[in-house]
Amino acid sequence: MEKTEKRGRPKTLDRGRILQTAVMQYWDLSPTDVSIGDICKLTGASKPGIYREFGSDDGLKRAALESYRSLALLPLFDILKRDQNFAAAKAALVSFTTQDRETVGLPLGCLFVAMRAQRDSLGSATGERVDQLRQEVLDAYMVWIETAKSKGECDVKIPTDAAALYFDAQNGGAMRMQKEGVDHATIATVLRYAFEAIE
Amino acid sequence: MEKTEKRGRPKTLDRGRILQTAVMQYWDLSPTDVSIGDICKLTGASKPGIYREFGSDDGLKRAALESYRSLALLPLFDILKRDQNFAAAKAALVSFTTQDRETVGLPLGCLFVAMRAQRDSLGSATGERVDQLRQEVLDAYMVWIETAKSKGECDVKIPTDAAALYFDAQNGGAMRMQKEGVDHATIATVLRYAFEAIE
DNA sequence: TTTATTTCGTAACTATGGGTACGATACATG
DNA sequence: CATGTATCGTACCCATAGTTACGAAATAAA
Repeated sequence: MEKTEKRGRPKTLDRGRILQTAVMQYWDLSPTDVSIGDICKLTGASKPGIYREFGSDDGLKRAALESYRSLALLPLFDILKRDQNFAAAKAALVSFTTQDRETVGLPLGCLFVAMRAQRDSLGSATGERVDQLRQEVLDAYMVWIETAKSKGECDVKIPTDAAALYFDAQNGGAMRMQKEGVDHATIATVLRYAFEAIE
Repeated sequence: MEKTEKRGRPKTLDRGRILQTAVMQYWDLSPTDVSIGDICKLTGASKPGIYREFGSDDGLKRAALESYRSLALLPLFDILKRDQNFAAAKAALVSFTTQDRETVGLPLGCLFVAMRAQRDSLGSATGERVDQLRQEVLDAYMVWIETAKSKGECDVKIPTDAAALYFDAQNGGAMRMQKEGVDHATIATVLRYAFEAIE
């Protein structure tokens, strides 16, 4: 493309690499158990380099969360928005949630779930983004449920907001079980029973 | 009772007060966000005093978890062991989980759930106790479910271990919603739908 | 009253982690 | 080749938190 030959010393810091490393570490170990220093050791970057790029620890976590959203949340939204019946969507949710992580090279559990659990220990930027994403997730579930209701595929008696919280809770529970070492098949069984409750 | 007139300087450190304060703080704020120094400020105890009594941060957390077990887990076991039909037990679980905390003066959420979420950030003694309690909880659910199955009140098709994980996950989800500010009524609704799935 | 014993609490020590001051470095431009 | 400019990274600062050394204090026994 364009080289944008700027003045000054050329940048060597690899933002993408740092972000990717941060996401994986936060995801695998927990966001509060990974320090800037850890990221430096893993990427070879210097602390001031990271601070120049992300501003603060909070800034890095917030950027990592944003990455995670594209990586793991958007696919969830896609399933909910897809034009398919309620049962098919629920089945897709189950297989998405219980997909094998090792072969894909992704950590167990869910970074977003972890961040929600530690919301108060996070910086303000990250914390507020967590709140936004939580609302975004609930909204996605609600739209999906409303659609299903209108098509007569979902019981209209259950309040939509309660149903959204319900599905979100099931997903969170599955992510936690995964992290605690429960096998995929059992998690899938649990999820199927949970999802059968709403129809 | 007996004075047990010992030699040496009489003990002034109030173990019970420290434990109670620790439980409440861990419960309300998260176990990893409360330092020994915080407990000292709140109780007036000195740091060496606490170390003499509990050995370490890990020791204090472990003792606090033990207190929490008596306070919040035993009542749960009582419900499960009570001689009542499956539906009645489920209703009791719902009202126990969604009981008003403010009037009782107890924090929202569940310390045990919080400790499980941070299991890897805890000391070895506390971490191992968390694992034991998790198994104890699952065992309690399993005995309860097996009993219900034998009385024909619960579908025998669902594997007992999956059902136990299911109920545990619902309870955990409810505790998390409570901590995130969802109102009691909505949580109760969610729980009722969840529990109806198993019968 | 002296000694043995037990607990008390101030004042440290150490490690970790977020954050930055600042001189060195590398490139474009004049 | 000198100058401006943007980035680099070593070495530091500072706050927090777990932990402990050690002398003072308080009581029972000798």
